[in-house]
Amino acid sequence: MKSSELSTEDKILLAASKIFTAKGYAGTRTRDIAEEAGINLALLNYYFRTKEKLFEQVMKVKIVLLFGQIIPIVMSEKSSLEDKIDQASEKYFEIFIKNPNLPIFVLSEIHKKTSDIKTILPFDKVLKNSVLMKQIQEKKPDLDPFHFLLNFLSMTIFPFLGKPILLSFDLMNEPEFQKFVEERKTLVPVWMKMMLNN
Amino acid sequence: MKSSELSTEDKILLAASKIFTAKGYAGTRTRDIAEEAGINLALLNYYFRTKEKLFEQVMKVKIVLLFGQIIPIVMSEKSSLEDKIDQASEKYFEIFIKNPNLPIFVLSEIHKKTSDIKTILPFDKVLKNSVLMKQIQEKKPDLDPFHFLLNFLSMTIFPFLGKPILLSFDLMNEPEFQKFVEERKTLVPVWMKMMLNN
DNA sequence: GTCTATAGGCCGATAGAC
DNA sequence: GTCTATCGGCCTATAGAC
Repeated sequence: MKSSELSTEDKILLAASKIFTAKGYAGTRTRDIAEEAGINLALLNYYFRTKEKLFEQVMKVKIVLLFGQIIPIVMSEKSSLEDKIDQASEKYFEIFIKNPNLPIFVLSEIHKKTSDIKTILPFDKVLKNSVLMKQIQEKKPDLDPFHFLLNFLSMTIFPFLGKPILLSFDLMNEPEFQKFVEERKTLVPVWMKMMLNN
Repeated sequence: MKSSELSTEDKILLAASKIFTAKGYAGTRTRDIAEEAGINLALLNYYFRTKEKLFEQVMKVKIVLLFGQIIPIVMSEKSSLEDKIDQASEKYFEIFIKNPNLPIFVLSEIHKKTSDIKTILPFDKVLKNSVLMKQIQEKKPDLDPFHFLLNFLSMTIFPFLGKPILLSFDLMNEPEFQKFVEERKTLVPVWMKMMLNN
């Protein structure tokens, strides 16, 4: 897929995604996005009007990538709780191995700009009455399902958030990190099921 | 402790800490720091020369706050592994309840600026041959100690990283979050010991 | 649609008075 | 040490030619 096959608009979006993700909103210059996209600064404004509007488009895609993909898993009537854990783990590690900067980008930008993600994705309604929540409560009534879910997200996402620290402190190098994450893909479900059965 | 009791230098540092933590390096204006400190922009430069140098001072304090406090716990020859878990959990939740933005600030700024934290705190040397690492390996030889440590840090830190998301999605409100975190202070050690004994 | 050139404002840093 | 005033540069956004 060469860049010449993409529309100008998509080239800009792709470049914006890359640079916003690396440097954050405030740290990004529209000039850099234009250069990365191989076009002129004026053209960027021709397509997206302002830096802010371009950012919102990128953010929307990232939110959906981060939270949208597991909605079908969470809502499925057919799969068991154990299957959901396996599937969600598989899915998330796949996403984060491809997009290692996705979590830190979304978390830090939401922290700074309080963009209204609820209008992008009504995740609260999906989750609160989901099949998944019922299954957790049934399996282990004495455990707040939110603790369970947070534990899952923690153990899955956190290694990617902490990656720069692990590398800076020389606790791992890049290939070791890859291996480490690959191991967790199967270990996290084991730990989660342990919490359910004890 | 009124602000008039602080030296001008400390007033600036305090203001800088607050605003850098909220908006990140790139999103912060030195004018805002000066205003927050109740002094003039010129005076800020008189004390710290540049924005960059001021930031480094703040960052150094944050790194030590985030990683320095648990070094004595990790290295103690006297305490058992179980005690270390309890103490570290207690300590970290105390730090994060007081400084909820600390983790996201440090993680996102290190991601963007690759500041050399190893020179600030030689954490790798401390950790790699620590009593804690030996105790984990002894207790559960088939488990990579790094997985264990990451799990602990994940479950402790992640709720604070995800707080803006939880609130944005209306999954919790502020008092519910406080209660949630308070619960985890005792639950995380329970889960960690579960992983050790299964 | 795409470019060059530039307006217009913001921000970090400094000069210089007190 | 602390202030006011201002410089010089950078960055977003736009005007206008092609």
